Parts: sequence; C-alpha cells; structure tokens
Amino acid sequence: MIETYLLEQFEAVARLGTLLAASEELHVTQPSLSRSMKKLEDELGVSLFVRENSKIALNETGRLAAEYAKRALDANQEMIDRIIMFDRSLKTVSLGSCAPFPINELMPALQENLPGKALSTELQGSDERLLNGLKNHMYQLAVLHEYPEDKAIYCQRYLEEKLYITLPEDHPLASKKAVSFDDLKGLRILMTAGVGFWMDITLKHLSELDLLIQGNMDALLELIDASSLPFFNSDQMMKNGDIVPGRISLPITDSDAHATFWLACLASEQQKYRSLFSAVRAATIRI
Amino acid sequence: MIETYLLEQFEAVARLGTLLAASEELHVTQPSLSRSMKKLEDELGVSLFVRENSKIALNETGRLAAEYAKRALDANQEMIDRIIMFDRSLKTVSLGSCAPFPINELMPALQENLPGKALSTELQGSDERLLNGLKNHMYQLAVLHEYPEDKAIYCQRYLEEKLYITLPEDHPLASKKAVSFDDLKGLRILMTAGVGFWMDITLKHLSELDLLIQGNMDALLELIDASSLPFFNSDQMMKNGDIVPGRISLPITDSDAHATFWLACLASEQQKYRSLFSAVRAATIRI
DNA sequence: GTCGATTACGTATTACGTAACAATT
DNA sequence: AATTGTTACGTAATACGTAATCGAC
Repeated sequence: MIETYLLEQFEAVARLGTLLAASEELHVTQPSLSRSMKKLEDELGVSLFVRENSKIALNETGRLAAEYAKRALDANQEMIDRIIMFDRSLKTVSLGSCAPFPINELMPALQENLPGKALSTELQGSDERLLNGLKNHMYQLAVLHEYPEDKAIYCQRYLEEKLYITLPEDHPLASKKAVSFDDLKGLRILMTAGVGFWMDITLKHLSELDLLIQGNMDALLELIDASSLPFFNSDQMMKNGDIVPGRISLPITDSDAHATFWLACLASEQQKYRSLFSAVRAATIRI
Repeated sequence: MIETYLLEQFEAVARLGTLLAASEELHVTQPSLSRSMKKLEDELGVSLFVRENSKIALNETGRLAAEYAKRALDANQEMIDRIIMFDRSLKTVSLGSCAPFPINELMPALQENLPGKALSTELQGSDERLLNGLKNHMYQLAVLHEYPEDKAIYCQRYLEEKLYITLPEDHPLASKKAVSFDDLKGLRILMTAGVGFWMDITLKHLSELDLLIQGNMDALLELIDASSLPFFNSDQMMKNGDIVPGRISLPITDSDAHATFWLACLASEQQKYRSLFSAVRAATIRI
C-alpha cells in the first residue's frame, strides 16, 4: 500500500505540473518532493515521469496513476467526512418545526432533557417534509401542525397558537373585536419570511402582492417602528411581551388562524425521548 | 488525510477484534497498535472504541469507520494494481493465436522485431474472439485462420498448415496415399487439448467419443509411445522433426484439413508492427 | 542570472520495540 | 497463571530542510 502523504504530494505535482509549484502549495521543499516522487515510483516499481534535465512531466503511466491517486485520496477524504458527520449526528438531536414559536418555546425543555446532546433546529414549512425528515433520520423530533395519521410516528399534543393582526389604534378596523382574513383583503400587511407554515396560511387567504414580506426580523421591527402598517402577531408572541405601544391586536376568526402544534418522533425512538415528552406534557397541562 | 498504515492497522483490528490478534497478523507489537488506534481517534477527533479494562471493541462510529476504511484501502490497492498492470501492458505485446504452431514459429521474429517488449501468447480457438481481443486491446497481434472482412484490421497472409494422421505401418489405412475424415470415422485417435481451432475442425467431422483428448503434451507423447493408436499430425509439425519410427503419416484430403494462417493487428497500429510484418513477409516468401 | 530538478548531508519527527504494569479470565 | 490492553522510555527509521550542483532558457 502507498502512504497517503505520497499520494497527496503526487496529486499536487500531477495537477500543477512542476515540483516547485507543488512544493509551494504543500509548504514543503522541492528536494523533499523530488525524493517523494522517486520513492513513489520505487514502491510501485514503475516509472511515472519523463525527466530531462530540469524538467519533469508525467508519462502515460503517470497520467493514469494521477487519476487513480485522486480516487484513492477522495475515498480517504470521504471516509473522514462520513465518520465525523456520523459521530456528530450521534451527539446531535435535530428538530424540525413547522413554525418558529415552538422552537423557542421548546428550547429549555430540549436542553434539559437531552443531556450531552447538541441541538440543531430547522424551520420547515410543510408537515409532509417534516414527516419524511423523521423517517430518513434527518430529524429526530418534529413539531407538526396537523395530527399525523401514521403508525410509525409517535405524537403528542403540544401547544396552540392563534394568529392576530396588529393595527394602529386609529385604523378603520381597530374598533372591531375580531377580524377575518376577508376583512384584511386589500390591506398592505408586514410579515417576515421565517414563519413556517403560517406563510402558507396567509398566502391561501391573501394576495402575495398585499404581503410585505421581510427577509429578517430586524427589517420587520424597523418597519413596524417606522410605519403604521398592520402586521401579523399571535397570542404566543404577545404572551412573550412583544407589544408595540399605540397599536391594537385583534384575533383572526378563521379556523385556519388557529393552530394546534404536535410534538412528534419516530415510534421506534419514543423511548429515547420519553423524559422530554413527559416534561412537555407536564408543561402543557400547567399552561 | 489519514495515513494508509493507520487504516491498515485499524482494518485488521476491526476485523480480528483484538489488538493482540491484529498485532500478530501485522507483525507489530500490541503497544504499537494501541498507540496507532489512539492516534487514529485523535486525528479524526472521534472515539472509535469502547475500552474497558483489558478489552477493546468498536463502538457505533467505529463500525462505520471500519467500512469506510476498507473502501479507502480498496481504492489504494486498486490504484496499485491498475498502475502496475497498465505499465506492464505498455511493455508487453500480447499475441493471440488460433493454433499452437504459428506461436512457436513466430517467436524468433517477434523477439527480434519488438525490442524491449515482453511477449505474452495465448491460444484462443475462435477467430471471433481473437478479433474482439484485438479491438479491446487484449491482444496487439493475432493469428487467424480466416481472412477477416474488417477494415479496422490489418492482415497479412502468413503460413499454411495441413493436417495429417499418423498410423502404425500395419494399420489397414496405412497402404493409402491419403485419407479423408470419413475414412477416420470410428477410429480411436489421440490428440491434445491445446490445438486451438483444429479442435473445432476435428469435432466437426468426428465424434467426441472417438477422440482421446489428453490434457497436456507429455501425456500424449507417452501414450503415442506406449500404444499403437493413430494421432493427428501436420506438415509443419513433421517439418520440425516430430517423427515417430514405425509410423506412417497420411495427409487428410478434406479442405477443412488445410489451413491458411493470417497475421493481423489493428489497422491503426499497423505502423508499430511494420518491421515485424515485413520480416514475416520475407520469411514467408523464402519458404 | 533565473528557474527547476537533483544530490548530499544533517536534523527532527515519529513509528516501533522492549519492559513494566494493570486488570480480567 | 494466562490473556489483553496501556504506559514509559529508548531506538531506529525516515521524512524533511539546508546547501550545493547541474542544465536549460
């Protein structure tokens, strides 16, 4: 077998064409590379270069060798990547959620009930993708907004969120106790992109042209301050104290504006996350 | 990148289960392996074993690592094999022949006109396989017994061979000047397996049950001496002095018993073998 | 003179072996 | 007591750097 460092050096020489260029890229000296290339030829029992005076170039065998050396190096690098990735995955729990709020809300319970595990969270609009993610082990946990009719999935009711619209006090709609999506039609409404499945809900009822979608939260907050435009809100957000003075928040009456979240994992992995589920159940009852 | 020796050692440890067993197979000491495995874990930044007292076993990551290490080692070994094979192929000319005699006859001319090249010869019954062999570069040269109607093949008439039957002087057929395959029907005839396309010819005209096919030449010669059974012969063989006293050889009159050999190469490689072809042509005319 | 490769020599790294030890069986 | 793995230490192999040399442009 050929040692990896020889292949790395050979690959660089083959790619760059001269020992000097390769020596600079590899941060070694030319003599060192000169010796290494000789050693490689010696160990293979094959000539790889045509040398004439102060020139060195691959011969036919050398060109073939360069291809196979590359493959061997790729296999080595892939091995490293896969091993490290797999090891990390063993120490990481990935959570996919259909909405941003449950992620924040779950954090303390996750950190408390998955000791020694790193957490990775991801916002993923559709329940379907979340379920697929659970099945192919991309996610270990998922927050869904619809109860999954699937025996392979273990699922527990988690929390509810109701969509609100926040308006200036002097807005025509501000006098109402509640509104429907129909009432909001034609209104220009601020929102952020990172709202998961809520984006689908709003797009279902309102025109994309009326939604002023901001790429990030900072941009949204700045526009809320700088304008008197309506923006979407929720009972959970408001509970957390995100209240803007001089604005009034009205519930949206459509059933679509009321979401029930479900915490899910693979039924086969239910045991692993038992303490998490019971902690969440206890908290849910408390609320 | 991980050095190959670490992967080899890891593969052996993973396969054999203990450091001791691996150390014996690899002819190194246990302490050396112990250090190597630590170094491997250190370089990957990952734990590969569960160690408890005087036991060591792969953990989940280690099992995955063993698979990928195997792949990386395989890629390394395949690289070595392919490079050496390719290099050898550059220095070797392979000749495929439909019959054994032309191989022997060609040898001197081959060695004289292909300086610095190693020779590899192979007996291959059918012209079709020989032609395929030329096209996929398994053979550089081929001796055919039929003129190939193929523009991609360069071909030159080479020599002729006539099939004879050698009989005891007191054999009923011995008084004839010549025989046909039909005359030979029912006779038990000795022959060797290594006669190339002549085997097809004899099987076409005679029953396999009547042919006493010997695996090698020594066995045939021994039986010729020990018995008075007829055996196949040829003008070329007899010209070389393979004459057994007390036997008589008769030509076989069927047209199938008369072969014309053609020396062929890829038309695209004709230049490479020009001197060989002209040497052969000169010799053919001389004969 | 500059660029690129090789050779010769000394050095620093490091992989290995030996010996001693620890912990199971 | 025998088996298996680890630690400590010295040694030997070897990969590398420096300096000098050679040839070509």
